[in-house]
Amino acid sequence: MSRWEPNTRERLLDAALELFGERGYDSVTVAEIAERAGLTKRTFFRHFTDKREVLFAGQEFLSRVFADAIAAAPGSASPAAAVGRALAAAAAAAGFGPERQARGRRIRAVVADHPDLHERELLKRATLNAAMAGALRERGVPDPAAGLAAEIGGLAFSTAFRRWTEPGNEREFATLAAEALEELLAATAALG
Amino acid sequence: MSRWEPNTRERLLDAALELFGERGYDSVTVAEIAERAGLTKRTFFRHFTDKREVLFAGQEFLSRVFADAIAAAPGSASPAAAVGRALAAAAAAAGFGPERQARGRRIRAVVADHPDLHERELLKRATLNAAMAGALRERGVPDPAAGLAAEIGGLAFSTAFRRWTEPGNEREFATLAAEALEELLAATAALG
DNA sequence: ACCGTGATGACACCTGGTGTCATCGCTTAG
DNA sequence: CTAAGCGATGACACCAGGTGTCATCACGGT
Repeated sequence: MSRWEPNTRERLLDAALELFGERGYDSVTVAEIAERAGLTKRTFFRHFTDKREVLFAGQEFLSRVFADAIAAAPGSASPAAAVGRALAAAAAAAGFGPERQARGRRIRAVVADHPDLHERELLKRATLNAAMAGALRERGVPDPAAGLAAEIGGLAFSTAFRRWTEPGNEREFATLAAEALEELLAATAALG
Repeated sequence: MSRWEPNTRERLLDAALELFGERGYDSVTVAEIAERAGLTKRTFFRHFTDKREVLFAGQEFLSRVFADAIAAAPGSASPAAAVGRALAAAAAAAGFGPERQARGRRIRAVVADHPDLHERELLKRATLNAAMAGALRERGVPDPAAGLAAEIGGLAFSTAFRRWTEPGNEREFATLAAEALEELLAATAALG
């Protein structure tokens, strides 16, 4: 496949996580990350458009999973049910294994106290929401409801992800996601 | 008050809007913006932490208005009602006059086709949502509901703002905000 | 007339990010 | 077996966003 060391992006991510953990996000230079991965600053930017992006790569994949699952839901399913399907599909598809969990924790720790990264995280969530909303409209859900259902789905996903990466958590991501969605739907009744 | 030309921030914003309109966001240098306002690049960054921030200044004020209005709502008011109060208060306080409307249009036009600015807009909305959610929790709204109500309020606000700045709109912001919130609350019923 | 203060200017500096060309190793055609 | 082609990388120069630091300058108060 390639004559250089394989898994370039992953190596860059690991190098970045190490350095961020040691010295904090903005004390670390892109050149240093690349160097630790045995590469060059220029090459880093060939794989990630941004310094931030190294921590958020692969989210486009999730968007596709969500959208596909919503599109594949039976026509009779309510918006909430379709969103539930999407969450389940995401839990199944995007390997939420233990090693992903460890990485998730480290990423969250870095993102937590850094406004720039928090901002990027919001963008990723918005992208995901937009994908869900689009898929919902595609199946005939009218407009305020489609956006709202997508927003609730995004909220459920990030809540579940937060709980899943919380220290001491033992539960499965799929369970947490279903539970979070359930809670949110129940809360809609208490708004009026 | 000051011995230099007054309204520094506003002058910088106007200069920025002119230049962005002429040549697009990233073809314009901060130094150029400052120069057109009769200032220096260094001074620009004393007033705005960011190049983006010049287009989003004053949002912290809105957050305070929202939070205060929610806190001041009668104890008997439901979360949705409290959010409605906040929207009304915002419409009343943050002068949504015609000149703000013109500026809003120009800002939206620049933000529209710029990912960076869209990202910043998301951060501002998230900040506003967080302020609302905090104020709601303060008055005893439990946690999934507080976040959800805040999210709906934010959605209503941005929807109303979008419609308000749409070309040809004649309606008041307060009306649009109340209407958007109403639509969203009605949509919650159609999710299940 | 003097001094303190706050906003600004001047200037050097770092780093994120990009354009461009050379390099180098593998693959494939001849 | 050799040469051409290609894909990922390195090397290097360059720009612009953003910051630290010190000088300046006008005003208010003493």
